[in-house]
Amino acid sequence: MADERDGGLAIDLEKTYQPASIETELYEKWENEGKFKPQANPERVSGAAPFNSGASGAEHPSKRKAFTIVMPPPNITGQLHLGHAMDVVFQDALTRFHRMLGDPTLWLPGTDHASIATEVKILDAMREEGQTKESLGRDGFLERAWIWKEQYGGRIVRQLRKLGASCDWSRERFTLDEGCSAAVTETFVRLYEKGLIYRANRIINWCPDCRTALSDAEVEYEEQASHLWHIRYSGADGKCVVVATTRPETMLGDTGVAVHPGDKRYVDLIGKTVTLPIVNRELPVIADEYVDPAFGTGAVKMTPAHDPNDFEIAQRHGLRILNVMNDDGTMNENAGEYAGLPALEARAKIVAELERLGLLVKVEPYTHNVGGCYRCGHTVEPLVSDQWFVSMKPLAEPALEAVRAGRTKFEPDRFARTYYHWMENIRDWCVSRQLWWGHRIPAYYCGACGDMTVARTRPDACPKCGSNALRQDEDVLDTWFSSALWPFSTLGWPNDTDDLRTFYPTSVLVTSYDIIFFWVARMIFSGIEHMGETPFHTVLIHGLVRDAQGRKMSKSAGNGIDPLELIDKYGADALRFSLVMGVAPGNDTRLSIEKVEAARNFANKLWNAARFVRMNLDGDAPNINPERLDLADKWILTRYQETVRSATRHLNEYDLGLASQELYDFIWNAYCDWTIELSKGALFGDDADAREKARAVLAHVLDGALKLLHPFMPFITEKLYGLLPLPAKRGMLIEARWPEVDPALDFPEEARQMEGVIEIVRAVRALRLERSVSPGKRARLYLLPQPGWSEPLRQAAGVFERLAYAQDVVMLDNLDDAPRQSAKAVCPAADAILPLGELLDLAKERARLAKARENAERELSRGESKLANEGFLKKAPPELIEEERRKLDTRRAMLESIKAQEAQLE
RNA sequence: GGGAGCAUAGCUCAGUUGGGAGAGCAUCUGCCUUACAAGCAGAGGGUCACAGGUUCGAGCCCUGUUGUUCCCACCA
Repeated sequence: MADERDGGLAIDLEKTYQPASIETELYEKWENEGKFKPQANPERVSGAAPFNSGASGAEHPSKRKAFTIVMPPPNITGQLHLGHAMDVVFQDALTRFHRMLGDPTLWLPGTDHASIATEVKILDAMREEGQTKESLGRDGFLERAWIWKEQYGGRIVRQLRKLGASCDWSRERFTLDEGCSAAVTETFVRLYEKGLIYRANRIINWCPDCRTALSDAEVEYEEQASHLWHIRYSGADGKCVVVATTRPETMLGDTGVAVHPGDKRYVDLIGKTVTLPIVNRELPVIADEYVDPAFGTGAVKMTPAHDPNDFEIAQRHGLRILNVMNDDGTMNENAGEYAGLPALEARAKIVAELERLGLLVKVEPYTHNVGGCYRCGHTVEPLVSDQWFVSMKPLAEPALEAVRAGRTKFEPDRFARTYYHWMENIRDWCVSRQLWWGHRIPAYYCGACGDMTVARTRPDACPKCGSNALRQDEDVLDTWFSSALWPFSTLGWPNDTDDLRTFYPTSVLVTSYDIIFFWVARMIFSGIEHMGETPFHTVLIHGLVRDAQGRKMSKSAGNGIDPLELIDKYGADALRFSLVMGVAPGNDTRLSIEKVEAARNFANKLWNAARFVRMNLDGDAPNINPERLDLADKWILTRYQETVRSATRHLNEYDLGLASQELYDFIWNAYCDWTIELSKGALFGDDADAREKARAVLAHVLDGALKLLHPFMPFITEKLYGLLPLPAKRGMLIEARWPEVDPALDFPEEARQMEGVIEIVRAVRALRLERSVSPGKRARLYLLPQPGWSEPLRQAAGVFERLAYAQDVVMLDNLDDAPRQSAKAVCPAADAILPLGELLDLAKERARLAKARENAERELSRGESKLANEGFLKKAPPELIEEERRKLDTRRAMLESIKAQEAQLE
């Protein structure tokens, strides 16, 4: 690679962009020089640089609001996948954008201990080592777990660096570190003291494989084909009921039968009993509105210990709760002869027995939803157990209000509906887990008097009886309990810190829609409850990354693309760009190799454009002198202003898809295809002034383009910025200022004229190609300008010579002055005429003109009817009407030209 | 059962205050033109799912229909 310091013609850059070495080197430089740390804002906090020492805050404007993003912490067990990559691109682009705007900007990274997910993985590893939780014991297990964390915890963090994530690693946090743990304990105790956390014996979701309770959100339902078994329960006097069930084995835990109070079929059974087959237990028949008389037989067996609905009905009627299952999903001692059997085996035996007894009335095929554990997929058993719960209603209310009032906005806002629906129907949150890897619940039980104490630190003695036989609750908290505190626990809470005062509430929370319930909703109510303020003003939701066929990527399906491989092959910038360009907010996107290649090609295009500019800068970049600019210069400068405006707007509106798309178009289709090509005339010519001017324009626009593109493609833009002798350059691009619109370089009228020129150039190119004129062959170009166009076209003579293969340009006043045997194209600005007599096919020429005429006539009549429409004239905006009139004039003129040419052809 | 998204060129998708349909890839034609063949120039290709409505004007707003994807929900 060339020496950066020695700019100028002598140095050759690689012909194709080679990202690999450049990216690592630049990232280290950014990080080592502290570029990711927030720059102090002197007006906001008194005293010198309060966020970190060594930050040079003086250059930044005062009174800018801090811009903060907390990174959704990836699981320490995790490997980087494209979902992370998408997340990182959004966050990094916004972070870099705001940093360049001059906001004190903090992107705070960290990782999640991921209680259940990690414990599952550690257990797998232990199994291979021949160990179990029991053999290691709690302390031994935790020791093993921390070793695991040290081993793998850094992996994903290193991978995030490869993507170019410009987060402040000096503030990196871990949900199980000391500070976050203190926040968890503080939260738990406060909620307990307010009566918002309680312990109760309730029906919960139990994963027999992970052997822990789960919250409702952690259960994933899937439709399964099964059966509906109809079983006869006999009563006294020869009466009987038939109940229908999807889980016959749970009948061993039946403690009643319910019917609808108004159901005539069963009215005289209410209050009586029926006999539970096999077990021969008497079951009371109760009446409850819940029962739907139209479904099944209208009679429902009550199994309160193993069905949430039955549990609620049992509560209302005082039915006994009889647990017939063990923690591991086998039947327990209450199941009599079936004890010890896995549920499904017990089911088969019970069904067989019922059949033998003649009590199985019928079996119907039936599909229903079965819940599975979101981590291991094992079927979840509802069962009754002692657990800790967070009382949700009081917390949900203000959290709903905050979003309704717009203190937190979802982007796109349709996701607020998802949030409302969940929050409005929320049930209490089961937060205790029968796991070891996590935050242990700060509740202590007295071995002497049985009293329970909840405290920030372990009490020395039981506050009630003074005994020191205290035992801490064995359970840990749901991993999402600590995630919920992330926006403030990471900033130092419960301590009152500078960071907390400066960066809370944070600005934007970026995540995908599949995590709104687990995390976003819980952060919002936690932030309001503990900080008094919603934790972020915007929730930016993006979609999922799917494969080229639209399938969800997963390891098991084998269709997952490894982002690290893509980075190695195409570069981080290409991957980043391919994940955002043209993606609509909140929508899923498909990633294919072709897309990444297209982005890589774009990076290469930019690389070569910069290479060209650098070769022609001679080690300096002159400033623009507005006096000397020609039509084409004014056009590109104006297009550039437009790009600055719209890229800035789209970034402010979080629409990275549109912003990146526009930058792509501007750089490739405007700057490279027109400006660079045109600049060659001046650069290689003899006019020193023209050369100087071309350099100034090239440098000015490239400088801006690199800045605008930097949030999306940080590496290549930084590298090129370093290589180019650009005007007013100081330091690295990462700390450069975001471009602003410069009214002195805005030329809408000339830009419009240049568009007319471009149309002529395109038409001439098409005319030539149509006739297979060899590109090397130059020809005189005759132009018959429409009124008002002769001066701009005269000025653009160089453009035609350079890009339309014109030997020279001759302006005509009259079509009759044009050579007879010639090809003609009618453009809005002028008729373009090429003397290609010997190559002319008259029939083709006529056909072409006829087509053009039809087209022009159709357009003309459309415009005329529009302008004849009174409603349009009355209600349309005046500037639109004006434009319509202008277009009409143009079309009339073009039609005249076409007719004249046709006449001449005859 | 409730809610949401999507339906636009062969493919993947853009298109927000409603004002003459766009990109990338693919296809076809011609080019190694002194930054780039990961490139350049050009061409073809679309009743914007369907049916109504609002409006001077609808891909965009409203209603309904069809297809498709996803989320939520305790009907045994």
